[in-house]
Amino acid sequence: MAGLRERKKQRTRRALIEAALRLFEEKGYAETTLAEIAAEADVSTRTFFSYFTSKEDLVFYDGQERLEKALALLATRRPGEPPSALLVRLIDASFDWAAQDGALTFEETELRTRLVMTEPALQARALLLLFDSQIKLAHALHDAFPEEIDLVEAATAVGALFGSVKLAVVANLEHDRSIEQIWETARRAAELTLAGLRSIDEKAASRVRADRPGMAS
Amino acid sequence: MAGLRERKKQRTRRALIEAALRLFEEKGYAETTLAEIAAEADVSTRTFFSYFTSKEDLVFYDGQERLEKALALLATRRPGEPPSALLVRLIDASFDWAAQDGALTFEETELRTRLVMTEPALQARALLLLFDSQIKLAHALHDAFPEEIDLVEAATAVGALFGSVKLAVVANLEHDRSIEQIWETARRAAELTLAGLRSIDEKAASRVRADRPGMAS
DNA sequence: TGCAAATTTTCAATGCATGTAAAACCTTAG
DNA sequence: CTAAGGTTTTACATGCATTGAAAATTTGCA
Repeated sequence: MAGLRERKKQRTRRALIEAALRLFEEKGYAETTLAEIAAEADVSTRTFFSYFTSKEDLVFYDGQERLEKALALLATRRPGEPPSALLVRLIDASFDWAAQDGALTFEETELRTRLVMTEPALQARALLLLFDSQIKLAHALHDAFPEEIDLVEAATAVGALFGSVKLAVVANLEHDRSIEQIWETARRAAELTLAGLRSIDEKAASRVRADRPGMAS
Repeated sequence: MAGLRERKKQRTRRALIEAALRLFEEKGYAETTLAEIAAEADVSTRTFFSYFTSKEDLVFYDGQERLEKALALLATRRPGEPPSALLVRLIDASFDWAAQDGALTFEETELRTRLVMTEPALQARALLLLFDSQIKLAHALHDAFPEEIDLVEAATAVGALFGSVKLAVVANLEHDRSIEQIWETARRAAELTLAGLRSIDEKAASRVRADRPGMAS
């Protein structure tokens, strides 16, 4: 079914991605020019643009695929499953997908993460991608519970959950070295968001009481 | 105190902003070139870059100022005020600031909002700015409750709150025409996030019961 | 007035992105 | 096996944002 033409295209695509990542690793993202990437992959500079719409686009080449997986998951509501449980499954699955990417090696995945965290242009693009995805996910969540959750509630939930996990993970990134630690931080953020931010008030109050037990006496 | 040099600089800065917004309105953001903006403001193209680091940067010229206001607000914890209340004040204040911007007219503010919503490059930049701000706000929140809230909890709270409000507002943007309506949507998202996403489960369940009252009989 | 510092302008270069048309390359019907 | 038909790649050319460096101007102040 896949003719030579198609296979060759896939090979070129892969070559571009690998060449780019290799060069980004060596000289940094901004310092690597498209011409160099194209040369490394043995194609003309112009050809780059028939595979990716931009330098940034190459880095997030699998964004669409990821989103589709997530949307598909939201369509698998189990009988009687409450909205929050479905969302928790989505968060869990998202981490799984991030950890074991089909096409990239572990090293490549790490490199990409590092690049996205450090290069403002990539950070911005990642946030935009995530934002657009969240809107679509909100619609999907609404569709999964058409009569129970309106679109604004769905958007609120998706935004709160992804927003909290995102910030928590980034805020703790220097401390969490292993994937497992990061995952744990994410899980706690999700749990806290599900429970409600006001639960922080209680927690905070009890901590103060514990610190100053005899304050009023 | 402000010498001629300083005053002139402020005037040029203002001229650039106004020229840019005028042209963006007329021909669109992407279609307006820096050369045109500079010409309209009567400076050389190169000079543009001694006022703004990029075309995008001009649009968000007041981002830093906004962030500082927000950080300052987080430092004004009232006696006995719980974290969630402080955060609500922050959200409220953010909307106030957005509504009545000191330097821009109402029309200009609207134009800018429209531009940011429609131009992907600006959307991405806005999200990046917001992201960076959130991290700083999380630190500030932690500093406001040093013993009660650790950094990760603070980040979780900030991320959840801003994330939910952001998504809710955007998801409902087509329905909410007036500032008041948007503000109301934001408020509900914040309240829901404070209460906890699991509260959606209850709400959803009760809605189903209401729809099918005699289901099990 | 006249010098030193700050600013702007000019000029040149780089790199991303995009359009166009010709050349090189598959696929497949015959 | 071969040529028509479609697709991909290439070479060239352009527009524009951004940056560097040096020349020209303007401002602050003695």
